[in-house]
Amino acid sequence: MAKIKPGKNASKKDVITQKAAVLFKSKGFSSASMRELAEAVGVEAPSLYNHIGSKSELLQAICFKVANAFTLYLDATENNHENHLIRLEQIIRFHIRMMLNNFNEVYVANHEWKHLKEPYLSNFLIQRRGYEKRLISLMEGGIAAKEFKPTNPYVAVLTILSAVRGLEFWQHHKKNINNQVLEDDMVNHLLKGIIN
Amino acid sequence: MAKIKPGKNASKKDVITQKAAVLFKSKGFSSASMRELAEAVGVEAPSLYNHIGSKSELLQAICFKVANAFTLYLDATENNHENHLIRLEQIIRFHIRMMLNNFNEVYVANHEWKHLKEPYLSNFLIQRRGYEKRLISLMEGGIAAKEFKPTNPYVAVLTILSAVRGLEFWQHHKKNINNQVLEDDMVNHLLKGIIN
DNA sequence: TACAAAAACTAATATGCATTAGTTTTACAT
DNA sequence: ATGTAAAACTAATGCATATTAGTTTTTGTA
Repeated sequence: MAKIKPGKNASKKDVITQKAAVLFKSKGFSSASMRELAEAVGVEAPSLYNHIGSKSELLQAICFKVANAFTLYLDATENNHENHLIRLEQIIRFHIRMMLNNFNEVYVANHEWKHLKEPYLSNFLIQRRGYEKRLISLMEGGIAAKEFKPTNPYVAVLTILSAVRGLEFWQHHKKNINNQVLEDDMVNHLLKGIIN
Repeated sequence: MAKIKPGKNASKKDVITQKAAVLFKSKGFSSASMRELAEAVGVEAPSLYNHIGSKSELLQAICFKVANAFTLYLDATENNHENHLIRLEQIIRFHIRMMLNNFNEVYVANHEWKHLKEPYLSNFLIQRRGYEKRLISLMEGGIAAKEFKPTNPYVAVLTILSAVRGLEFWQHHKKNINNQVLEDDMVNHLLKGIIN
């Protein structure tokens, strides 16, 4: 009956993709049905196909939007020629803000990429692996410059990326903790530890 | 034709559950089919039902085995009356070892609990929440005793638990990094930071 | 060797899924 | 007002799924 109303800045496809991110996050990609998505959008399932190509395509759009955002930010920090510590801190803060501000999409990219189809799956993993490698290089540079303690750079990057990812699971506490406090405390913990 | 051969210490049900953990981890609970599980076990799908009740029951067994292991260890540390720092370090090390030694099951418990059915879903979440609260109390105690820096205890526990969970994603690098180095470096990072 | 129990098998059921085809309604520009 | 394109709808297709029922085979024991 009624058409989907595209918001001022969002096409109908964008609306569907955003609702898909919410649904994929709460049920998982495989368990989420196009019927449910259609209901969230306010339309019958087959009508979705007037705007999108397939369920898989929605997952692709979400995953690569997130991956590209991280890659672009890393590009930017590599061009600003600050020291390793400052660059690392900027990256950690960007990760935290992405988690807080683009929760559903980042969650889906982190959890559901496994269900991407080829060649998207391979491309996603290659992009991700490249990103990790660049972070490891940054860490190695910081260790060589004696800005960071001598430690296994793989483990350090893993620890940092994983800690930040964990914001996924505490979203429900958002109201109780100020975002700036959360960001600052986590950055301090990851850089300086917690022992007094 | 051939029966499933139970190993010395594993019943047939245990074999199925262990194969299920591998399958659920690699494909996700919803995408994993009983046909695939049967193939991994070496049997036709309906034959599985001679040993198990349902697909859901397999997920329940995996999730609660993991949850109970963590709860039991926390009980033990609370009875040994060490100071907060030592207890926290013990817990971190236990988490890391669980990740390294029970990879598939911990992964499934962390990622697929969402697909538990009631009342198991609620019970799992209650148990998990209780575990987190006890860790937060430990952190608060350490801060009060000035063993730890003043910081938001929620954020600190989140950071630690998440960092440790991240071992999930770097399993493929296991061969390149000695497990003891990994454990020690991660513990040091989470307690003392990386800044020189 | 024969019997009983365990565990495999085949066949069938019922359900849910993404997607396509074909048609009707809606909305906008003339 | 009217014509056109966009986007909704209904109906149908085909496939995969978990699970049950009923039967046969295997295994271990007496």
